[in-house]
Amino acid sequence: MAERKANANSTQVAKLAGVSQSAVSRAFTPGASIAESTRRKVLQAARKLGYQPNAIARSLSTKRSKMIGIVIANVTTNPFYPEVLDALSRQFQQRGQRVMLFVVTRDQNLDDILPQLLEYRVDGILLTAATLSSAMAHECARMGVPVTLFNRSVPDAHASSFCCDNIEGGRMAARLFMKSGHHQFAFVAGSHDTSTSLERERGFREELKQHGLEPFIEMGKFSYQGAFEAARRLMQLPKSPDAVFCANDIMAIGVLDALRHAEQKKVPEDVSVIGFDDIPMASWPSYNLTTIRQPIERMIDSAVNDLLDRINQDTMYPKQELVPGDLVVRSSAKLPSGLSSGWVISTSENRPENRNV
Amino acid sequence: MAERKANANSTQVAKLAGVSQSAVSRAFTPGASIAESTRRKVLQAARKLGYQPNAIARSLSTKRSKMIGIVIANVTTNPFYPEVLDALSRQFQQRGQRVMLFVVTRDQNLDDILPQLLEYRVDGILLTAATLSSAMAHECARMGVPVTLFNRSVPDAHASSFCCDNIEGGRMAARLFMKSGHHQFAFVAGSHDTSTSLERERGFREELKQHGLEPFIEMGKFSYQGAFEAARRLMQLPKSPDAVFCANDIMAIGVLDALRHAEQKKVPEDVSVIGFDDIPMASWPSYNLTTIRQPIERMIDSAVNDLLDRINQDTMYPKQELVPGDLVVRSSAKLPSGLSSGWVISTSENRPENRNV
DNA sequence: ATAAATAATGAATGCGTATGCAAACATGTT
DNA sequence: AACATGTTTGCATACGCATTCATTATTTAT
Repeated sequence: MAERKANANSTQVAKLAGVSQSAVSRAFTPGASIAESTRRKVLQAARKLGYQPNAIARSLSTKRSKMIGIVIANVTTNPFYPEVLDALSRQFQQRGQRVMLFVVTRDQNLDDILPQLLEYRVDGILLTAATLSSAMAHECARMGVPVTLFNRSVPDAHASSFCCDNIEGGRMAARLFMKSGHHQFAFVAGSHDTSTSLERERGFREELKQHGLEPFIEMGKFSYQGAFEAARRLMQLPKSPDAVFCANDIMAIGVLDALRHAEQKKVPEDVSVIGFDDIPMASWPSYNLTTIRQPIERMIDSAVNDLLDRINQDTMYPKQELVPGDLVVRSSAKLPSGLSSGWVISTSENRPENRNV
Repeated sequence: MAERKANANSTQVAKLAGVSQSAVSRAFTPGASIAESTRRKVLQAARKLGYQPNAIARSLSTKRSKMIGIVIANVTTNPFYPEVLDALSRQFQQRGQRVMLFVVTRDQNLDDILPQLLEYRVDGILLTAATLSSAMAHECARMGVPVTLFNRSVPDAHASSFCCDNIEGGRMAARLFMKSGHHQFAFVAGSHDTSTSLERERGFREELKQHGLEPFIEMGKFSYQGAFEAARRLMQLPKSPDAVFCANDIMAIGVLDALRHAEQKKVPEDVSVIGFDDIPMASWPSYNLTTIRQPIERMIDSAVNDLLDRINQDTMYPKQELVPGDLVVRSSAKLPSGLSSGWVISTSENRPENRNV
């Protein structure tokens, strides 16, 4: 083990500037009581010594690390999550918080991960595409560390949760399919233990049921490959579906590719496909995917605000928020009369899509 | 500002266990000199109080934070980087290091970011898809913090660098094109200030030049959209190219989509396309992209090892390593006689591709 | 000019852990 | 029984900064 070089500390700077260590600390603390003249002296001495405040020591002293723990899964399998991570990281960065990152697999147990975050005394924890055991939720609560879930509904009243309205999203898909005269419906699920997949399925089912219809269900394992195979299985059915709703876009794209390249089906003439998320690829000309858009920016803003607010005033209660998604109409699903491709249908208003690509 | 709840500390545990604070510390330090019996007493008391060692305090005391700073760009625009991030994060995690993450834009100046990492006294810094000013390189060296670049060549002898052999990659693309009888060549660049793009271009050019040939160059801005437009411009040329090499896969895919959907070209009959990276999408049936594969895992292993080694023994010098890429032959480029789709051509051996999808 | 209020300063202490050192203890040897 | 060796233990201190409190310098009001 090599020795770490000794960097200048506040005491050395103080000595050089001819002031006390307290003064050095104040010079680097915005809003502290210090004369402009001495601040300048301090900063000059600091520059000369190449001094930089030690955030570790500050954290120990203030009992705030200014770090947020982020746990994320599916980063490589679903382009939606890199987008989420990017937005989260920027937001926190901009609001003066550093990010301690853990990339996990969907099935990985967080009970090994969260203690590592708590050990570093992160100020808050944001989980996305990952679920929280209720034991761990209690543990975090006991340590006074607020937890916010993104894109997972909450298993415990100790945590906040920010989700797209998945049930309504599933309904929207079902309604669009029915309006444009489809007959056989299918849902490609992500997994059977994820709230996103379950809720989207539930909305889809419920809406169909009101018309006496019921979808086939196939498992797509939340992956391109899994959905590709699911689509092939669906097409083997005696009454193969002409309307396939997928629990997310990456699976919808797998289904599209299977239909076109392995099953010689035309989309949307033979089969219509709807996805969920509106990842960037959904708007590529090869796919032109009709999908339910999750308003990432808005959801992230809310989630970040909630977490930071709860960090700063621990009187606040956790909150559960449901953000409505928008139906983005492109050309992977047959259009009902009166609707045209390129429109975004939201609960409040309809408007033309205006995006690059 | 809310007060952070006071968690149990080692002194309280010590009191309850009837030992000294040192003993508690030792109980949690692997390899420390402590009797098994007292360790058990301590652990029991710790459990009773819900005690967890404070990593911040430990870092202050040991002068090692056990944190690695990772700076990454292009997370949302190029699927290659989520893969890199995933692999890096897992590797460090597995080797007992936490990750402090900064997501930046390609053009963002790191001179604002690195000080934030240094402030937290990270043990090492790994930059990917980002370049290091030589002032910052010196700053890190002065603080004794080793820096490793991933996928960028090194601007300064103070940092290590791990890259794919981009020049040779460019050469491989040129050779494949020439062997299969193309006549007009083009290169879709990423940017004019990135070593990856420049080096791939250089290899491609040099190999062509040996046969008296010269490629058109178009700027694809390292994005699907940019490359889409670049392809359209290329097809407007009087002698439009029949062989397009792209600085990365995501641009190659943009080019493919433009050729097929906007220019009514057949790939590879009318135009051949080669990419770089071998992202998962490259093997999707819609694209089937011939490309130069970067051996991510091997490169990451080397980079991580190098960084951790330099953290543990600061006698070590930075290292520059060039890892050869493999030509993955699929069907977006015409095949020369004797080569068939589904083969991987590497410097040492040729073998059939064996991947899921 | 003087009292009153305000701003700026430094000394001292605490944050929670690791570790060098010397003392205490256990074990084995002669 | 005396000694040498090795293992455990606790004391005291250091890590680098923030912050309280008492003190002193400065400004403002009268």
